[in-house]
Amino acid sequence: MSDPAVLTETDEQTVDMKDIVALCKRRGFIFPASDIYGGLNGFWDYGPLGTELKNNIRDLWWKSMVITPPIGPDGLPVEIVGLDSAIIQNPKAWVASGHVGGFSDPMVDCKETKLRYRADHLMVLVPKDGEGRWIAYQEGAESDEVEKRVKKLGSGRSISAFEPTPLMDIDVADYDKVSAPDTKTQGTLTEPREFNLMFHTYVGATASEDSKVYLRPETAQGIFLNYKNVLDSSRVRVPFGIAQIGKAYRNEVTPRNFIYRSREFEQMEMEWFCHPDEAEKWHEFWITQRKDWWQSIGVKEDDVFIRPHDADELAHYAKDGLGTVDVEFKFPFTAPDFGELEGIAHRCDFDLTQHQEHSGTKMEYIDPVTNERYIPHVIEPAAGLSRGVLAIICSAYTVDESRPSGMYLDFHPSVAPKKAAILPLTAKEDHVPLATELYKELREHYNVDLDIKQNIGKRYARQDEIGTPFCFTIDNDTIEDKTVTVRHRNTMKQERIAMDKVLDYMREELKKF
RNA sequence: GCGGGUGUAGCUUAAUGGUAAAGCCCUAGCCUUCCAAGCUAGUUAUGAGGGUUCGAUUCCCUUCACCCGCUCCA
Repeated sequence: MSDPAVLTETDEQTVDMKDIVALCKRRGFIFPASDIYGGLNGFWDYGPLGTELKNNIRDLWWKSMVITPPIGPDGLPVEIVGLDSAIIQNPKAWVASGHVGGFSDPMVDCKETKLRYRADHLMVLVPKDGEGRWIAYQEGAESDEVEKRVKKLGSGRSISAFEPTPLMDIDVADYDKVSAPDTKTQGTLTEPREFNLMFHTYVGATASEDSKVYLRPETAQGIFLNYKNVLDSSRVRVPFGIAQIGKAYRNEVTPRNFIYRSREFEQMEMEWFCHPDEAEKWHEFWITQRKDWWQSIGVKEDDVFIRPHDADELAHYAKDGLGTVDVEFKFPFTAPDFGELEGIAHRCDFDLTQHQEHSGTKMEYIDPVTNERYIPHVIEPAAGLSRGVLAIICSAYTVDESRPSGMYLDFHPSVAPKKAAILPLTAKEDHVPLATELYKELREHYNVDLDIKQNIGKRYARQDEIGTPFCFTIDNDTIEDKTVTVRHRNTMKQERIAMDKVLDYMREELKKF
């Protein structure tokens, strides 16, 4: 966790999520899904500008992974190939991955205390003589705490007069005898309810358990399923990576914080296959790479935090390995703490071994030089694209009371939905044809806006709100000497350049970032 | 899923058991030579469903969404 004491008050610029959500809707970044029907909890739609922003982040990730992957520790470019796997896979894949079964948690609620427990974490002391109340406690509770409860509720008997029994083994009909862990009242526990976080549907016309399939809760498994296909078809050699971007679905109990936790979201995952002895080296390598990448697209350095997972929060696949490190971002709703943006996990050989066992397909890699046979270890930088969009917007949101819009989005030009706006100073005279001419030239190279209507101040303000780095304005001087003014978003400063040099100018300016 | 809170136009705020009002925004026109200016006109709302009532945005019920706290987050 971050240390709030390190942050001074003046560092904290309080941006309210309400303002960000309102801006996103007003300017067409992000809308509630099926807005006209009142929305749907946990689902969001990306508007015209949000789609551009998301695509830009997505493309930059793909470029940094697949097109121009980084130079490895040995000075040579690393090798990563792309993949786009189906959202619905054979349900056996999710059994092997541990998502079916392990991913559904039966929960019980206490009607009196309103507390909720995992049913499989509750133990019940059942009186061996069948008399008196049954006493529930949480697995892992201190033994003297349990004894204290027995002394209080056990009618004078010692703990040996009871049989510790998992709640899951107890008939629901007997629940009225049970005192929940934080009350002495009996019968306050509800029936266990399943909270499987995977969406399911049925393949084919008839719905039956045999045809039940799941929407993927992560894109990673699609990569493991195709590990052998890729190996056999693309001449890659360990170490190498397979990258994939796509939607994933989780039926979250509580979608919260705008698009931060939604039920449909987009992931950018890369599985890096390497020799077990080299896993640590590559883990370190990718942690550094990933942090640098987020900063390269405009996430401010102070807002990013690298946090190793504590031992008790590690996922099942990471317990025996080097653990997981999160790249975290200081979201307005987590500040001064941070929230997960990307997890860089050492998954060991868990997934490939699981799929080998369940499918019967050999997942071994045979080193062509040494003939060593082994199942590669996997380092997984798994980033949230949806969360990335939110982080970029939050990071860019800059309050500036001195300008008409009251704020601007300080987007890095590489992610900005619009790289420039071309604005004729007035809608009359000869400004418009010249502006159109410039627009037609620039749109061949960049995503740019031509905006003619209303006075110039309103148009600058609008571009500030959507984070356009440059505005090129055509005025009477343009007609005479073919020059335009450049207005810079962050400084509002203006300079004058030749109209036929605008494209070169943009190229030079964008290089500076 | 539990508890609490909030739902009136794109935004901010009014009002009412009996025609829902305004400012900003937006759109069109005029005017404008650089930062939401001015003039004119215009579009847009009681989250949804049901009940009580002659009549409900207002009272009641249900539901949905959002916010906060639990819980959950492989």
